[in-house]
Amino acid sequence: MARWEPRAAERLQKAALELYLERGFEAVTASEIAARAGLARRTFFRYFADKREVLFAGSGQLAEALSDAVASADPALSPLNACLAAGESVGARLAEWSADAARRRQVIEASPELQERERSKMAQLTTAAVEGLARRGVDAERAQLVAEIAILIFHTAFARWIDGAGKVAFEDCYREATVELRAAVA
Amino acid sequence: MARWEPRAAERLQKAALELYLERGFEAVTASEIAARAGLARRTFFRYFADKREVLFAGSGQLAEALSDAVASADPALSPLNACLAAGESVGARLAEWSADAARRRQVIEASPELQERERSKMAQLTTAAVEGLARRGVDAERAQLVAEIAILIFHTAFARWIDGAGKVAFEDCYREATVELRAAVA
DNA sequence: CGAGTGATGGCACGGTGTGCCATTGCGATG
DNA sequence: CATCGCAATGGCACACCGTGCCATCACTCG
Repeated sequence: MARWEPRAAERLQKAALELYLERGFEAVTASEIAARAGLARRTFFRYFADKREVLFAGSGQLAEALSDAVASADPALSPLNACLAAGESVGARLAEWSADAARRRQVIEASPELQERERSKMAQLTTAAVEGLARRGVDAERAQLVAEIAILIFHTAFARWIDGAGKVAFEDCYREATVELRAAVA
Repeated sequence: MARWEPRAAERLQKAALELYLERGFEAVTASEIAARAGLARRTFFRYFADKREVLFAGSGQLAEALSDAVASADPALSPLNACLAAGESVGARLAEWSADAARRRQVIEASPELQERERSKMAQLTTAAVEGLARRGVDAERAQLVAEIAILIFHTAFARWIDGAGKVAFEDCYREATVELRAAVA
């Protein structure tokens, strides 16, 4: 099966996360990441469009999952509640999988450039939610607003869950954030 | 008063906006912007940290104004309402001033990189609102959530106002977005 | 007139991201 | 087995970015 050492992309991600942790994002070179992964600089840019993307692999699949979850949520739910339900289930799955979440977050928090990219990924999730809402027949303007609110909750909950260092369940963070939203708006 | 041609930064902004409109952000070089402004490339990077920043000058002052407006809003208002009131007044002042808003928005919408930067500027506004809320004694976690909601409204209203092409008042867009928020959450 | 000062220009450097082509290793086909 | 095809990889060159450093310019002040 494997012609060369397998899982090149995975190795690059691992190497990048390590180096970013050791020296900070800006002080790390694409060549260095590639070298640690046993690959050439040119190969790095085949797998990832730039130095930031290497930390956000798989976010496209997350967006797709969210879109589907929104579209297929209980038809009786309001647009916002459909998004919130979808966000909770998708986020819960994500929370199981990622043991690197805290280290990733640590790296991102130390770099404005990476924060910028993370916001783009959140925007991508918003777009996915909008798309899911469209499949429910929600009109575009309203969908945009609703999706933004839902992703705000999602992001808030995720951040708090990571800060909780495994002592709190993601779903609890999520519901707490939802309650706070409703209280703040009321 | 003026040693060289005055208002170098202003000239650079004008040249950049023109070129970005003509050829798109990515196809324009810092050297070209500087040349059109009658300056050297090196000078461009003295005024603006990178090619994106040239479109976002003055956003720092906006953030400061917002922070102050939040802090000095009617003490009887809830945190969210204080932010919303502050956002409306600051946004209204901004709406008067900027005739380039539509062209700027057109350029930004055509470039993912610029959208990324715009999100950073919105985040900066959020931080400013959080700071204003802190001066009101709102605790940090709640302030973050409330500020994000307020900036979401602000951004939505601004986008719709620009799309309205001068036919609608900013305040109307703002209030409409606020009503939709409350309806969506309820 | 000369010293001081702040804006500007020029230069060089390391890094980024990309197009292009050569090389490598493996499976499939005869 | 020979050889073709193919996809991953590597190497090279290039334009551009952003920055440190220093020289130059134009104006002010003593």
